[in-house]
Amino acid sequence: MSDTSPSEERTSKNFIEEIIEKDLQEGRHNTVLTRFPPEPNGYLHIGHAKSITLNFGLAQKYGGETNLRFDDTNPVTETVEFVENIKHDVKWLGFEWARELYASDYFEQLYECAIQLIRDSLAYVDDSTSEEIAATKGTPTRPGTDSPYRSRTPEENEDLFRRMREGEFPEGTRTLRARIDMSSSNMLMRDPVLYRIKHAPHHRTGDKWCIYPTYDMAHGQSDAIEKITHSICTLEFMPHRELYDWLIEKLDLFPSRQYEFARLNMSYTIMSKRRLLRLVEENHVDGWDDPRMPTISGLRRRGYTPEAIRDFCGRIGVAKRDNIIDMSLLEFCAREHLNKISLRRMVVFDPVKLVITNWPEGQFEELESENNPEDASTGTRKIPFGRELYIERQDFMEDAPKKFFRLGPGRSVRLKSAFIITCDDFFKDDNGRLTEIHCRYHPDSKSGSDTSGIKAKGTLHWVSIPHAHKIELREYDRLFKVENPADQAKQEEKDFTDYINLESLRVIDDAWAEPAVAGDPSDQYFQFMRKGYYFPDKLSTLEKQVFNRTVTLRDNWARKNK
RNA sequence: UGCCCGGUCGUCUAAGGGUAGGACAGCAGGUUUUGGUCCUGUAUGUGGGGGUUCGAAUCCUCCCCGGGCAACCA
Repeated sequence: MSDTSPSEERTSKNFIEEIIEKDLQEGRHNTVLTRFPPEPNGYLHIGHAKSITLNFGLAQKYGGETNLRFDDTNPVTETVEFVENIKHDVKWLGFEWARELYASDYFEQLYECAIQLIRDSLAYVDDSTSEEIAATKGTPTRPGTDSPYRSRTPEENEDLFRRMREGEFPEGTRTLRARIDMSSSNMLMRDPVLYRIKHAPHHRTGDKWCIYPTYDMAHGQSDAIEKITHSICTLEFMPHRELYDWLIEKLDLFPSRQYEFARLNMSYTIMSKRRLLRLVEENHVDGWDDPRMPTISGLRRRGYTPEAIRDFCGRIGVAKRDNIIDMSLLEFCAREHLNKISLRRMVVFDPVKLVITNWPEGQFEELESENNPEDASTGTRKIPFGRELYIERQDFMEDAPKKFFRLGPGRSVRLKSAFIITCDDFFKDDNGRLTEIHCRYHPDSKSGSDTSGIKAKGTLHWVSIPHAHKIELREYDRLFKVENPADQAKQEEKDFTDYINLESLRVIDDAWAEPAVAGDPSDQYFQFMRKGYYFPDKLSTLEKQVFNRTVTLRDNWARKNK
C-alpha cells in the first residue's frame, strides 16, 4: 500500500506490537508470521477487516508474512462459495497472503497428533452422548465428574479411534476427548472434545473423512505446523489459550502463542456472523452485500473504498477493553478519502423548474466545471446551460430567514459554474406547491470571468432540463434503531430483529443528472455536489442508472437547523 | 456465588513513577463559486476509598462497575 494515512504515522504502539518487539529483541523469534483464519461459513464483515488489517499490518510492519488459512473443520456449515468470497474480500481490501492454506490440509497430521495423545494416555474415546457430556461437565462454580470411559487403555482407545475413522460408528455416538482435569476452573480444560464423528462430505476433502477435529484440536496445531509466531484472535478465545498451550506442549510442537484483542463493535449495527446470517435468511436485507450490511461486500456495494476501511481500522486502535465505535468515525474515513478521489457532478434530487427569463429560448451554452477541485489532474467537463433548468426544491423559500443563502423572492444566488441569477417571480399550484421560479441572469457574472460585482452568498447546483437524464438514488440510514441491538435484545428479552429500522432505505426515483453522469463507468466514485458521495449499484445499467448513497456531505446548515 | 479479563473526555485511543495528549463527535470563528474541503480557537476524562512516594492514571490494598466462561460452533 502506497498511501500514507494519518493513522499510519502514529508512533505509539499497541500492546501486540510491544509483545512482538520484545520477542524480536529477546530472540524468541527472528521473524513474524501471522495468519488470518476465517471459517468459510459466512461473509466477512468490518470486524474481520480489523483483524485482517491487524494481522497483515503487523507482518508488513515487521517484515514478516501472513497466511490466509481457512478454519474449515466443520463441513456442515462451510462452502466453497464462502471461501471464494472471503478471498475476494481480502484481496479487495488490498492484502496479499503469503500462502493459501486450509486446516483441512492438516487432517492427516492432526489425526497423528490424536494418536500420539492416545498413546501418551492424554486422550480417550468417550461413548457418552453429547447430553451426558454436558451433564457431567459441571458448572463454572461446580466441578465436573469423570466420564466412565475415562480409564480405557491406550490400546483400546487407539483401536476405537481407528474404527471411528473407518466409519464404523454412527454420528454422535463417540468422541475423542483430552484427558485433562474435570475440576479445572477453566471449563475448557474439563476433558474437551477433540474429535467428533460427522458423516458429512467436506468441501475440500470430500468423503475422505467422517471424523473431524474440533476448533481446539485444529487451530493451535495448524498454527504450530505453519510456524505462526503470533496467533492473534479476539477476546472470547481467551479461555482457549490454556488448552492451546497444553496441546502444543504435550505434542511438543512449534511454540506458537495466542494473543487476544477486543473485537470491533459499531453503533447501530450487529457484528456476528450468526445474526448477519439471520438478516439474510429472513430477508430483512437484500443479501450479504446489501449496502446496509456491515459486511465487506455490503460496504463495497455501498461505495466505501478499501483505503477508507483500512484507515478506519488503523484509527480505532487495538486493545483489550470492550468498545463500541461510533459509526461517525467510519463515515469520516469515507468522506476523507472520497473527497480526494470522487468526481463532482450535479444532480437534482427533488426538481423544481427554474426559467431564466432573459435567456433566449432554444439557445444553449457549454460551461466548464472542475471534475474535482481537490485534484486538478482530473481536469474539467462541459455542462450545458439554457433557459430552463431544474434546481432543488429545498433551495427556494418564500419567506426565508436571513441566514438562508439560497433563493427567494428578490434574492440572488450563484448557479455553480454558471451565472448569478436574481429571482423575480414564482408560481404555485392550487395546493400551494411551488411549480416554477422565474429569474434573470446577469451576463457579466459568468463563472471565471465575473465582473458584475454582485455578491451572492449562496451557490446552487442545477441541471439543464432538456439535457438532464433521470436516475435512481438509494439513500440508506442505519439498519437498527438502537445503538447496541444485540445487547439491548438480551437485556429486554427481545430479539435483535425487533430493533430493525424499517426506514433504512429510501428510494428517490425522480432525480435528474447532468449529461456527464450518463456515460461514466460503473466503478466510479462520485460526489453529487452539495449532497453526498454516491456509487453505482451493482444492478445499475446505462439505461437505468442506480446510485447508492455512501455517505452524505457534512452539512453544518442542516445540523444548526435541527 | 467460582475462575479469567477489563475500567482514561460523549466515543475510541495514548501517557508504563514526573505538565493527562491525539482522533472522531460537539461548540465558536475564518476562508470558500459545494452551508463541502481547508484553517483557527475551545469545552469535556483517570470508577471509589485507603496506602507507598517529594511526586501515582501508572505500584500495593479493599470496594464498585462492565465483559467472558457450563456447543460434538469457530
